[in-house]
Amino acid sequence: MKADVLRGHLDALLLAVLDGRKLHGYAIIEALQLRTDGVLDLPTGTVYPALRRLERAGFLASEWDVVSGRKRRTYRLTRAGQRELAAERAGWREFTTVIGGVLGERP
Amino acid sequence: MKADVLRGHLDALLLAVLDGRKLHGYAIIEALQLRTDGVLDLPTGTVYPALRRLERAGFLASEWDVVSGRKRRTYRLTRAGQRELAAERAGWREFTTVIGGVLGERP
DNA sequence: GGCTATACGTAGTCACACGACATGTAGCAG
DNA sequence: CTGCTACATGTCGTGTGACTACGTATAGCC
Repeated sequence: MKADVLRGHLDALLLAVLDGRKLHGYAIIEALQLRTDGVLDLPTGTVYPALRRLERAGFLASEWDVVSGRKRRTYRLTRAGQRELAAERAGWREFTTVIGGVLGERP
Repeated sequence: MKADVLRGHLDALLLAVLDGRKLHGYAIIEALQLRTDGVLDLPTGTVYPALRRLERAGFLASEWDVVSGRKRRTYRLTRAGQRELAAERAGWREFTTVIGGVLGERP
């Protein structure tokens, strides 16, 4: 996939993958790979800063787990995050409608 | 529409709006407004540099017209531009499938 | 002891859309 | 004949944000 086409859509992806479940950063990357048949392979340098940003914004909450000696920071959606996800989904629909409309039609 | 979500999709829009017709910069902006019911209102500082970039890349060709005393630079797709447009359309389909798949499903 | 997978994180870079600005003509209202 | 608006093209600087390349550390296997 072309570089930085998902500029502006990363937040939506992260919120969506956390919808209804708690995951830590590494698992989020794996979950996105699974859901997209390996097409989306986000680097840690993309995901971790984004998660912290979303937490600062109040859309995510995190807590430390220690599982089999490994510490991992588990994220979950806050209520504001749920609302934000709904807004992101709506924004995505509008975005695809608009761009798809231009790309699909012939003059 | 949220800021710079169309990062990486601008080229596709410009090529698509020029598919099958010749237009000058200002008319391109108006055509995109029309097609999107005013949602897409690209500033000149976005469109003009992009057109020149696409021309440098060989996807567009331009020539000067003078219509009722006004000079305007008219752009048209080259053959390479046609191929690039097809590739952009394919890329768009993949992109929407991947992102839409993540956003649409529930775990 | 070395290797791989798991796991988190930071710092710097770079592409690119955008805002602000500069320039000039046509045509109309007053 | 003076503003003002619409038309039309362009440049420059800025900011954002995903990415590359690092650095760190543990578990488990060979």
